[in-house]
Amino acid sequence: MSEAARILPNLPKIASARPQSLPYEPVCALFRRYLHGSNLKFTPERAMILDAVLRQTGLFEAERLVGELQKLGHRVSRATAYRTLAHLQDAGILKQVFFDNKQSYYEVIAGRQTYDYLICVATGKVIEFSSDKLRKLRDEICREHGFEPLSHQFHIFGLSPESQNTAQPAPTDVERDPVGAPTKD
Amino acid sequence: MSEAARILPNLPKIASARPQSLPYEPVCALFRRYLHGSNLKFTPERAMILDAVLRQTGLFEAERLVGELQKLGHRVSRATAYRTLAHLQDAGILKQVFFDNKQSYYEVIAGRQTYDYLICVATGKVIEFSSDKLRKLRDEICREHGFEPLSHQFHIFGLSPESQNTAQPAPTDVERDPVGAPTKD
DNA sequence: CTGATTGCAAACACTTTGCAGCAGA
DNA sequence: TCTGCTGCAAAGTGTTTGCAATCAG
Repeated sequence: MSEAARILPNLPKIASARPQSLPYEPVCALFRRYLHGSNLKFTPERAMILDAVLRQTGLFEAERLVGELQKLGHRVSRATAYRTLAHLQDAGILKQVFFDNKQSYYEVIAGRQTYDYLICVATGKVIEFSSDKLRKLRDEICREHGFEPLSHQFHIFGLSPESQNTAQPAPTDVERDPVGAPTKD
Repeated sequence: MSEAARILPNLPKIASARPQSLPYEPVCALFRRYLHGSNLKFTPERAMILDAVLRQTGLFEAERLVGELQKLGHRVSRATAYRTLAHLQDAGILKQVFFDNKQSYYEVIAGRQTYDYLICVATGKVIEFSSDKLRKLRDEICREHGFEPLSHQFHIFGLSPESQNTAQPAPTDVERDPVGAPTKD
């Protein structure tokens, strides 16, 4: 039970307020340019995967991608999917996101702003948000350290509004050491 | 090569400015209180693991913990280490951190402020920092979403001062699509 | 005493990789 | 034609789990 607070429950249901999908053309052109510049080839498999990727709203996992492609009757192996996801990252189209130690999640970043996430440890629900203040703070922190930022990940784990109703922490879960608890943070 | 920008190189070398170690007594008491309250037992193995955990500075992996314990002649199985790490999280003593899809990292949070990280994608070096502004911004964002924050993770991936000298991006790495690149972020 | 704990080894799940045949450019 | 690409199945690896013996309270 208390496990829920530690490990993110399975596939997150993303609450997305972002545009449904992105125009395929420009991103595809970007990908082809990247492939060409790296002596790689633009194959039907890669095209299908990019297509499926752009159809995603919010975070998604490799598994979902493969599943959707198979459902469409397309025959793409896991290996190719993973290999292509890597290329898409190098091309600056995708960003890999780490929420848990089970699997990687991916987020499309090409041509759109990036998002950060609020993760409900009770329900596993993931809420996206985008904050300019955060980006500014990030740059400020980097400046202080002479660091050149390339990307970032900001995950807030907590309780969503819905899950807060259901009483305190949890029924069967013994009181979470109310005393001496670390500075909640 | 460009992989370096995607996957965090092995075990990070933490640049830590935090106090070397934490007094064992109070944290141990906290742990015992938690165990007692959950009908769990305080065993020698758990004591040794907690001890090793508190000896860590900055982030560490399960592997390192087991290694250090064995080096000290203590006989603790991986299974027990992982099981205890889970309990330590539930007790609010540890926080699990996700940097990559290879393994989990852990950070002691009991009685100290938490940290966030700057990760150099070129060298794998990890620099800790702590920011009140970030905590405030986090709370502000949560308030806007009716979310109750429990913990967070903020990772900034980029280039450390040292790695910036060595020319542009990388020698063999073809130009990273200068055109149409996503809003670096 | 009794239920929780431990170590071991097997199981797991996501991801990566070797290889032989296939196919962009 | 010359590389790079694909699928498959096997290998990898961090983490979890079943189980019988052991131990804390």
